[in-house]
Amino acid sequence: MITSELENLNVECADCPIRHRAVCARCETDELELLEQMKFYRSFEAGQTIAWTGDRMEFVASVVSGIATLSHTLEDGRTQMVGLLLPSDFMGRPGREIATYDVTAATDVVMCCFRRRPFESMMMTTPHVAQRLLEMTLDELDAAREWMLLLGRKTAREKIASLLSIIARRDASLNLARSEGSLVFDLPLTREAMADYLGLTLETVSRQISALKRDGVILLPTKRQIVVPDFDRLLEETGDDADGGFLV
Amino acid sequence: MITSELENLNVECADCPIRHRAVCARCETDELELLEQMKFYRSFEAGQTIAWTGDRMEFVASVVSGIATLSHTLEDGRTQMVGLLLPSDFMGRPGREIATYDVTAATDVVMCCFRRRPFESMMMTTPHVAQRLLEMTLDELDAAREWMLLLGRKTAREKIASLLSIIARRDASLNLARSEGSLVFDLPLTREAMADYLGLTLETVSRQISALKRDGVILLPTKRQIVVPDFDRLLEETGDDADGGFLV
DNA sequence: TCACAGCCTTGACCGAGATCAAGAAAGTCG
DNA sequence: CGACTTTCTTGATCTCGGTCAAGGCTGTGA
Repeated sequence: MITSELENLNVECADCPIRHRAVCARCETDELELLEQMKFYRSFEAGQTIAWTGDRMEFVASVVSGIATLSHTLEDGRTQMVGLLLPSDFMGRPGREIATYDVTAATDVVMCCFRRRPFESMMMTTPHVAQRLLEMTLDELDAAREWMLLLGRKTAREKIASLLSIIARRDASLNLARSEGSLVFDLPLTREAMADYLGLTLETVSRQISALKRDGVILLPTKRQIVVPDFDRLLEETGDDADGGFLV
Repeated sequence: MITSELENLNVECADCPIRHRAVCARCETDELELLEQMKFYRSFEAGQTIAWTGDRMEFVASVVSGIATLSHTLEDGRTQMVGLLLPSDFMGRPGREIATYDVTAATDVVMCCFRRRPFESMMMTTPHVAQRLLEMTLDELDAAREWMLLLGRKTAREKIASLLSIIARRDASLNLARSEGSLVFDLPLTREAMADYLGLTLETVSRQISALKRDGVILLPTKRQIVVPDFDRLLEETGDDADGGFLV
């Protein structure tokens, strides 16, 4: 598997698949050399916990491949997912050693980890990492606020349609899986994970997916595979303005 | 009124009430001089719109006094508040000229505005503004994610208790309004604004406030004034862990 | 002082989504 | 291939919060 290869082989930043989108995107060659010295790869299996709330994290990291989730849990067990980490997304907060959410691998995940101390001091001395991190954090804040609208005001059907359109859009921008106008993609999340993301129960998620299928908005060849014959039709179901939609 | 005074009198940064908490907190004297040159004050009356989604903003700004709200609106009128701007909070995004939410003055508001172009170039050249802005943005992201938990998973009663405890906590840290163990504070928001913040209807907000009053968790001498006889009791109603609670 | 507007409360009813429960589909391991 | 687990679907029922409606409180302005 690629994961084990990566863990041994110390991939050169220059060859990194997320090089131009991650926190290191703006770095010059000399800055990359600095980063090379403080980095190491770790991989996690699907379902594995990367960090628990309250854990001391000795590193910050970029997601190289796979998907991880951030979630909050109330003491009685109710949980709410508060973020998805996709390839190139950054995990951890410079200046804070203690994790404030649970981080879980939704799929197999490879992370490019930076030892905390050297990374933090690099943040102070060279501007490019901090500038890029600010940009990424502002984008995440926008996404979080868009999600607040979804959680607070959208119906279950709109929530599902919104999630599907986000995943579809993201997949369309990376993989190019479309067959004659139809978008095709795999769901990287279980029904339960979707429920936790959308503030619903897994039963409601299942019912609404069935309803969208019944109404011809989507097809599902398998339970984890989605075909969208008409993307605009899906967008209509999200409740968003015709033009805008999500920024993610 | 103070607002009109501020608008005329160009207050010195050194005397600014939010000097040590705002985006300029880390600035040295020479950097403050730069800021003085690009800044101007504006005041807004309660209820006034500061920016509409889609507006071109020629400035970014710090809230000096008062409270402003950020909100998203769906085309059919459903609205969700996605942030509160309190004194020292920052409004606008360097590098983006177009507002992405509606900004409204909840109370009378005074803002310290910075002309966009000079501010952006200062961000590129001096690190202190960007560093502080990163820190503030990370805090806002934490707050937004905490709010996602509230919106997605809390009951109406827990939502109200959470909002009250946040306002109480914030008031306690600034004003020192407590009389023999009881916290006393004013609600800066209408029932409708609370509803928009909490993802509820104003009727539900009203009912839950009445319920908390009936149960002795709060007293309300007037409709906008809250007395909390036992803060721990209020915290129990928020659904959060006993210790933690909100970071805001 | 009265009328009006804005804000808030309360009641009656309804419905979207939660809960409880059963079983089907699909993958995994002996 | 069959037992078992995990994941997903579907049905029956319940409930929290939304919707609709009426009226109360407070302040402002004629």
